[in-house]
Amino acid sequence: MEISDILNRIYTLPEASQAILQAKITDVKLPKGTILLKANRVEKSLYFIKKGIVRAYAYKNDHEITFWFGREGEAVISMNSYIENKAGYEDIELLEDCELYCLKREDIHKLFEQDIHIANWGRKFAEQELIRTEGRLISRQFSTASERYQELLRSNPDLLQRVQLGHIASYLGITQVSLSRIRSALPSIVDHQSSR
Amino acid sequence: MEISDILNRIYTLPEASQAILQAKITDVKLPKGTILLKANRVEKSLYFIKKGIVRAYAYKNDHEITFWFGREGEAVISMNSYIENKAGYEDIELLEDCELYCLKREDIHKLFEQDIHIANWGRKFAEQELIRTEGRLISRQFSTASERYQELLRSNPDLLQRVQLGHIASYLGITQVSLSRIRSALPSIVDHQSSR
DNA sequence: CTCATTTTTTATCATTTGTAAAATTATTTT
DNA sequence: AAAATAATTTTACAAATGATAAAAAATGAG
Repeated sequence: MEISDILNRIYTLPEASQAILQAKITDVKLPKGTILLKANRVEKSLYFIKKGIVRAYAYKNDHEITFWFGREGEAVISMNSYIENKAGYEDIELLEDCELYCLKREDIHKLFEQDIHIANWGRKFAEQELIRTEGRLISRQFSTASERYQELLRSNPDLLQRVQLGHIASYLGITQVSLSRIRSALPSIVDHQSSR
Repeated sequence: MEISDILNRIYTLPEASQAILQAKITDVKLPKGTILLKANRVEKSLYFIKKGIVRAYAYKNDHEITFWFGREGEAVISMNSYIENKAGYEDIELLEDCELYCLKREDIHKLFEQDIHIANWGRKFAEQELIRTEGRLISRQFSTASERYQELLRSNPDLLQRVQLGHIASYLGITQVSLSRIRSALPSIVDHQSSR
């Protein structure tokens, strides 16, 4: 997935602004298992995923809880770092070998002050993250774990082939044992028995 | 709470931009019980709360689920309407007689294209809503209902005097019976037995 | 392929949460 | 103040989820 597609999907920039923004972006390849962003650290960069899948997690009494998956086209950021320039609470781990686009927080923030189109790009970027985050919150409040599991499969059919069930269970807010029960109770029409 | 305070708390605007933005804002007083925003409707306006408290809710199998409380200084918006110009899924009800500041979506969006400071104000506005929404999601995933109840009381000590427990239980994602059990299990040091 | 390791499932029991109905308390109306 | 209504708590029972341990299955290294 090309960086121009990722940027323009958020908000279509005039050529000139697009060039200015893209000039600040560099390519990075990193292997599976890398901790891209670390908790309790002010992160200086944000990333967009060209290829690969990642997860954000934090700790609750010694065990990890995954609260976000990011994949091709999505932004990898510590909200606290990006928005408030403060230390974040999450680790972000690459679950596959990844190709990423890197952008420094400082650079993008300077551009926000200089270019109204980029400022509006930044606005739409935050707004879209907001819509998604609210959607996740609502889903969690209105749907059962089983419903959310099915919805997750529907919207990300390849997730099961790419991510361990333990991480998915944690993301859904249940134990792995509980997810296993949910899966066995589901009609086998749902594709969740596939190769793994 | 004055509109200039509310706007500047989000992002400090230069005098000129502030005047342009405030010129688009009108005052509204509406009584308790008013449904300010309605589900399945593209809302044309957003509001800021000068005085009063409101809740957002939607339906799940015939019963209401409250998923947000808004109070003095906060913005009342349908995210779907404001961001995507689409119908929202929530009703927003005034839980007290309210004084509000009203701003038309169309007006603010025109200003986003014309004034870089207002565009950055819009960016910060979305970013702050995003930080808060992510915080609520994380809280829901990492903390028990009891912990979240105590945190809610701590950060909003007057909530119990202003909002019914049934709405709070629904907001916490539990039944009113379950909240009642939580309350009775809590040390009475916590101020939740007060006048009601 | 075989062995070692990791991941997933199954089983059991304890705990929590939900549902429904009744009892209590608070608020509003007359 | 009394009655009516609304809100909250309590109780009893059912259903769902968690914790733990162990078995089964899948994956990866040599």
